[in-house]
Amino acid sequence: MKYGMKDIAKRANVSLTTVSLVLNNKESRISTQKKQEIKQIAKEMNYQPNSAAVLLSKQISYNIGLIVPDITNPFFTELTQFINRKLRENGYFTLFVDSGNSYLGEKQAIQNMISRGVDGILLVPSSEFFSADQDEVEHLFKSAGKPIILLNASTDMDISYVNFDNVEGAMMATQELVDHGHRKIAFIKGKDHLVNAHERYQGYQAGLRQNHIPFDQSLVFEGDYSGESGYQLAPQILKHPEITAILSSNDLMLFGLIKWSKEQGVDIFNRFSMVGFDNTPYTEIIEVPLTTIDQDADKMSADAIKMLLRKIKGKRDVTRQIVIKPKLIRRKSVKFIK
Amino acid sequence: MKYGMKDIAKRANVSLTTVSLVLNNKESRISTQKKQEIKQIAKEMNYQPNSAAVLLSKQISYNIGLIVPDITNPFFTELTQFINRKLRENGYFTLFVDSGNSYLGEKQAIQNMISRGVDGILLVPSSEFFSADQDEVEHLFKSAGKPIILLNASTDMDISYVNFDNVEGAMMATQELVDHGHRKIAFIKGKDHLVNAHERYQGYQAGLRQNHIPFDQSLVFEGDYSGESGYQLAPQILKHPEITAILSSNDLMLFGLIKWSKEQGVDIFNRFSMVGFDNTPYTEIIEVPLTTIDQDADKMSADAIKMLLRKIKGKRDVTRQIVIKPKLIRRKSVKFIK
DNA sequence: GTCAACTGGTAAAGCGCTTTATCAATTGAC
DNA sequence: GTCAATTGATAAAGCGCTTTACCAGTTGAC
Repeated sequence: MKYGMKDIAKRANVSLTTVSLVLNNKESRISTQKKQEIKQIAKEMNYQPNSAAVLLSKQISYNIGLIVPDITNPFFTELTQFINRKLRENGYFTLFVDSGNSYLGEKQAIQNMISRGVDGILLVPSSEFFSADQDEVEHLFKSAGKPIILLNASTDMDISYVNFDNVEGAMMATQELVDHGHRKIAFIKGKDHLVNAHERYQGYQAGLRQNHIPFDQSLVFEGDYSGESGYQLAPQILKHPEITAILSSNDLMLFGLIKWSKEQGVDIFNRFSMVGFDNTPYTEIIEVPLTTIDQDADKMSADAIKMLLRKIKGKRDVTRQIVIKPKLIRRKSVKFIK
Repeated sequence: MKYGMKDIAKRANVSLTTVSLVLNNKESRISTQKKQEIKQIAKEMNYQPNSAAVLLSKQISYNIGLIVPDITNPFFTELTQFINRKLRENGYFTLFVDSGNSYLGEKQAIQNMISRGVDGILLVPSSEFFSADQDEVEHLFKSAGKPIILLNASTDMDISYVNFDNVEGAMMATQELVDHGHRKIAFIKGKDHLVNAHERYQGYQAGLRQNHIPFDQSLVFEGDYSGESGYQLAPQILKHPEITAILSSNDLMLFGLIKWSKEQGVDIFNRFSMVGFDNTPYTEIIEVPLTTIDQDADKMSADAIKMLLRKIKGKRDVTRQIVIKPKLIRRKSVKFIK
């Protein structure tokens, strides 16, 4: 049986108001005697407030929405777990949704969440997000009426975000490869409209340029950040005998490539030097541990949460951007060219 | 700006009731003319119903809670993604929470969700769940007032669940190892109160017994299903020269072991035959692809969802249990003993 | 012309809680 | 003894929507 305030009030012989006041620890002149009593009864009856009703009257839910393109990507998994925990520490509850890497999914999630009364939203946008009509997106955000922050992405729109310096990251990765004598460096890119993917691509090109290595279009391959796409790309890449190193826009696509190689019996680690992106946990357990670009997801998340909570608390911050420097994690997958 | 039904009613010069009736496609005698008009206006005003209000009056939320011990475990990640998608296909929205592998987390999540008006809950219990006071658990479930189904777990309590046949799975795994000549088979177990973990342990013992191999307590090591615990256990296991094969209660702990070995430069794949549990995606990309027990998470989830939705729809099903047969996936990590 | 049946629509109560304005009883200052 | 201030508690309105009961006007059968 589910009890409400009314039941408690009846049992304690007081009014509904009194119960509400007491259970919410409101400033009031209820005698401590009654306070004790009411709290006691509430506990006994295992009272749980009906959030819908609370939300309806308070207009505050202590709920935050989190939208992620693909929970299966370990980078997002870690991020999700961290945010969940961090938010709980701050007294918030996380509504999580996997957008299925589609703008439609994101839009529905946002509308759903808003209509469920979240106080704010953390959005890790999919690649589709950036190819959506910009006016529509801005309208969606405005009409939400609650703060929405982009995570792991940048934008020209009037939206707050926290992101990594992807250009820098990709340049570092490229440099590392060049420093080991590689010149024919393949690049596995993500979809171009995903700003992060694009930036990494630019970083790769910049890295080449600063070493006076000519950019070669035939060495770049396009995936969609999924492991599956790396798997699909594998045969094409392997067809190029001149390639000695691979830089991938994320670890996951490299994993796909590795999976294909395992199946085909090709010794990919011997054939290529490789650098990934994201410093995903599994980089450490594969055959030769992967050199990768680390993006401190915890720091990014913490910053974003701080920013969001400030906005929720009504500090009328202007739109803000935070950009975090990535780190190169050297492991064993980059070798000097033979 | 956020508009409500009242605004629409005003604009359309009709009553609130009419708007509600129309927008919910209720059987009513509103002229098609007005229907059109109202829908049109609603669209223009970008109307989104306030779920809290709807929930409050309808008492149905089309929300399902999903609680998982550790989203970082790829087995749960896949499960979560699948459930999210499947539920959305059925018109439901998923409230997801990572319980942090603790009973407290689960309890809070359940209460939170109930108070948020979910229509039902899917719970993948942590190991702590089973060491909690049984009366309290039953009380928690009863007082929720909504159906809760256990996923990936069994119990004697009067609670519905869908689970795998863990004994069977562990027996198959053990048999596979024995068939390759192994007799000194280490077992990495999970916490005993986690029923699944216990069952796998029993399966291991049964597998040994049916091959007349004496059970040796010194060959069993206890972790907690996390990668980290496998990592911790590694040095102890490596100290046993007689061990030729390892059966782990899940893939993740094996990954931890592998990580440690990589760091220490020991060639673990050469030293041991290994079998995991869960058929996690990363089993395919590690140095030597892992033989493992596959548990069809999609099937389990689909069954659980079907069961839950039936209960929600008010079919007064009795408590039901579903047990799914696991499969052995042969890859390369089991070799004949030298 | 009358009355029943239908048509198109609305008023009002209720969902469970918060919050403000108000009330009755007591206290204390003079 | 009077009046203002204080104390302890409550009534009632409101949050945005659903739903039931009801109403006024029109038709049509006889």
